Amino acid sequence: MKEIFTASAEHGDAGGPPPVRLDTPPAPAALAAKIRTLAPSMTRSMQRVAEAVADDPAGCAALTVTGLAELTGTSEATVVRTARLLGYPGYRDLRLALAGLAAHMQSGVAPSVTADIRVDDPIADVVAKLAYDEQQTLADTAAGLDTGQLSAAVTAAATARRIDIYGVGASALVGADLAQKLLRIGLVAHAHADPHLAVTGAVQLRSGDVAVAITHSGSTGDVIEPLRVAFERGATTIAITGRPDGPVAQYADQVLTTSTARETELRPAAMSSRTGQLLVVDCLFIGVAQRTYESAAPALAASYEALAHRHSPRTAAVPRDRAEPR
Amino acid sequence: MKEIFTASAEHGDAGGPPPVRLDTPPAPAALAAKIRTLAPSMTRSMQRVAEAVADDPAGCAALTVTGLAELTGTSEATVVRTARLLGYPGYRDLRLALAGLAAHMQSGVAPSVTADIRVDDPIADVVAKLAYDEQQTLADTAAGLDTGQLSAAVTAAATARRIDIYGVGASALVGADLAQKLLRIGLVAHAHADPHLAVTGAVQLRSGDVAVAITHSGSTGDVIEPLRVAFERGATTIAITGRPDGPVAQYADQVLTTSTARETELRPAAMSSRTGQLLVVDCLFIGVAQRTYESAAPALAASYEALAHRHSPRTAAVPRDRAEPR
DNA sequence: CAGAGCGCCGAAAATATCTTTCAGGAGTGA
DNA sequence: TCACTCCTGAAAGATATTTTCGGCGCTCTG
Repeated sequence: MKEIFTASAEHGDAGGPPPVRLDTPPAPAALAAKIRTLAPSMTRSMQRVAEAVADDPAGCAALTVTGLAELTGTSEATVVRTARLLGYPGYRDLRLALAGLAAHMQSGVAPSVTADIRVDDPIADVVAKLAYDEQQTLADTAAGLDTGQLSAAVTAAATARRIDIYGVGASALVGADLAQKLLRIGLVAHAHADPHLAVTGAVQLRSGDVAVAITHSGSTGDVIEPLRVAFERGATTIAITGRPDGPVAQYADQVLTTSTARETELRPAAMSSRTGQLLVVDCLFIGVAQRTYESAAPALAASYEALAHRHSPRTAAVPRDRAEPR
Repeated sequence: MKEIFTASAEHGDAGGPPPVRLDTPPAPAALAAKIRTLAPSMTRSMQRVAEAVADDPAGCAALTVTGLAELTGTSEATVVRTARLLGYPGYRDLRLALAGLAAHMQSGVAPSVTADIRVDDPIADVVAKLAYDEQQTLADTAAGLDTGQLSAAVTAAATARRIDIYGVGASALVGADLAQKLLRIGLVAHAHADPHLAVTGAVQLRSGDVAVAITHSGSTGDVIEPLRVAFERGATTIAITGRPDGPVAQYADQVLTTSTARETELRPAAMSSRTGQLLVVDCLFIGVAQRTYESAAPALAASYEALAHRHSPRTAAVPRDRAEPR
């Protein structure tokens, strides 16, 4: 039955629908993240199973297929299907991973910081919880990142004639960050926040150029549209998204997945997605800088020099006046 | 089948010899030690099994009873007997424990991630190191943040008539992020990247307003200048900086310190500082959202609703065309 | 040295668990 | 309303685990 794996992954696209998706190797500890990432694309029953698993990995590891099926009010078949979706060959392997995860968590942190942020949390708790959440997001994103895709994206970007970046809302800032960095090492990069201008720019792209779309939801039309245009013009297209199965992936040669952190009322998804996106963007940048080291290193040094005079030379603490508030 | 457990333990002594020994609860991670302790009392075949398990927990966790039996040149029955001796109900449970142990050991840090990123690092290492560095930065920043100052900053911002934010370069994006979030909960916030306009705006401030300066170096003149103006006009001034003793602190009522991560050639300080700055900004935002919860919650919900239609509704994977690159 | 007793050992049966198949049914779009 | 798609669980089928049971080698004794 192992053959299913390679067969479907290799060329299972030709005939019927690919029977299973095993896009990623069995996740080690990034399971919770993977569940959150994939949950939206699951059916109701599967979501129930996934939720139970994410809720109590240790408890579920102690259950058989039948037990978990009963617990979640579903059938064995659904449990197995869920395990498959999460990237394991079957339930048995999911269960092993769960045991590993449980062991991992047990040695973990104070339970208080893992809780949601609440309206009446003291500020110290907010700091601790936010820091923990973002650390978690980083770990999950790093674990879930497909280095093959990343590598391909780096290669494309390093040799690109021109790099266009699309992102709106919070993702626009991530895009600007990437553009800023790439510019610093002498590449031709531009971040578009305006969808119209983005499309206008995309039309100019051709083979050898690179287009990057950043969207957490994976379904932001304003970002997908320019990427589609770039894709059709023959540019190498890269998507940075939390939904690798979303519409944006249709037009992406490389999909870089960011982890979706637990979202709460005070901390909407759009906010927590930023951390993961920035990590991916940083990885992309460092990768490109490595490939173009000969030119990148001096460029970085030069930009640093150029800014030095903008920093005042450690002025002593001088007396300072202030208008008294009436 | 579970009944065997209790039955034999309770009163299986009367007739024949107790069939199994279950003196201890399933071992957590002290498995290797347990094996060494029990090894002398094992038979030859069982010792071979135990040795294999102790040698390579991860590898054994991947094997079925039959597999492990073959590997050790013994039979399934012996493997099960060994599992029993080690305190587990059966092989299945030993296997789960093994998986946990493996996960535990693996998490025992890779030493390489603490090293600097090098030009010839493979991409997987880059991802690991970057993630690790950023996690470190988060932890350090959270630990070093003065909650008193933060609390004061939150209070000022929550009640401010208007909030102006100054930042240039990479910090400009952080400032924009903060402004974007505050706007979302109905506050009047504006991020200035242009130093001239920043000063122009700062002149308008007065007591009851808030000015935020973001600069990693703490000595960016373009950012200090507007903050100074705001300070002198009587506004409450906040500095987010990696150098709490730098010039910017002179004009700041509250100083929020970000951690300075190790910087390397490929990863300039300006790049790593962003992570800490964003954490501080997030804390500030959440704090403000808590204080203004009555108005913030509906505002957040409203902005979410308003954007919903911008996301295409899970379109199916449609065929897609692309111009062949010549 | 021969024989009996003891207990380890593994093959195979019995059981539990996991996986696959298949047909019914809910929801959706025309 | 109808046709269609895709989700869902029951049950059959395949694997894995556990138990049973008889063989074999060892040791101890006469």
